[in-house]
Amino acid sequence: MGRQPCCDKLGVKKGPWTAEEDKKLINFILVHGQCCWRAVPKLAGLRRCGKSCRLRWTNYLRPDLKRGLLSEDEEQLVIDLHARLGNRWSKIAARLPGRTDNEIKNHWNTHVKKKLIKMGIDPVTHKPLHQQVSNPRENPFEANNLPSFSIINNHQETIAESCTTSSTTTTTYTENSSTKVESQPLLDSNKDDDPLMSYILSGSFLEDSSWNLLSSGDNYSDFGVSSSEDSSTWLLNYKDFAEKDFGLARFGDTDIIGTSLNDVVLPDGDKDYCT
DNA sequence: AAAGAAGCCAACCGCCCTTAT
DNA sequence: AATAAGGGCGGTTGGCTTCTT
Repeated sequence: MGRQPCCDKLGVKKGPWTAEEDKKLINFILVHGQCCWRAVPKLAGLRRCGKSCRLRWTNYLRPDLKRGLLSEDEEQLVIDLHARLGNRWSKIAARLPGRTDNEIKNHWNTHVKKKLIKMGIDPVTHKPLHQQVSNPRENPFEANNLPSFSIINNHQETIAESCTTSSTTTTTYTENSSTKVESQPLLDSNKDDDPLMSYILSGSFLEDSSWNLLSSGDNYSDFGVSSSEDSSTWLLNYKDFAEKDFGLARFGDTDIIGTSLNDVVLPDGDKDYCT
């Protein structure tokens, strides 16, 4: 009944990853691609939970990740997206090529939050702190005249006016009506029922040039490594990363990444995991 | 130079939805 | 249909680094 357990908790290592562990994980994924994470620790010779391997890969080892602080443009985009999506970091990260949800979440909590508060803006509601209670009908973005929210202003009519970011039921005042609207949280798990989410996640959102999400020439399809992607594509992307960060030479040869690929041996019974 | 405070971020935790059996 | 694991996600934590006194 059901599936086999992800990993036996006994003997599973926790805490920071060592260079050796990273090497093993990279080595394994380079050879076999991203397959069933449950099988990865065993096959790669790691005493880690599959979940831990997945996180390590997606948040740190992935070759297409950008490094360093978010640029001003990226930060601006995060703020704009957060105003619409709330704390749905994975959705926000999907719009920022090379950035992870964890990275964006951390950046938000450590930098952006404080910045917005300093500017007198509630980082949760994106409304001016001093106006939230006293004058809820006033357009918060016009009131502040903040460049940060120019994009939001332009689209207030385009998207549902009940756009809020609170995780609880929220009270929204529309611009043309004093009617108080009790709306369900935007963070409804079923995005198909959410017209705002549908719009944001639709192609038309990206095609709407006035959002100015990315400069011309950027390609969203470049982001991420789908499981179905030809492994050779991202394998090539890995070249610089592997050489710079791990001092790994002769990328592309049979003998890559320090230890020989022959070190990764798939038991017959386990080969089915990675098809 | 040392100690404590604050900042930062990688990694873990736990929940929820999906999917395999 | 029921059950249980897989996978994804957001929230939180803990330890390392940097700053301040």
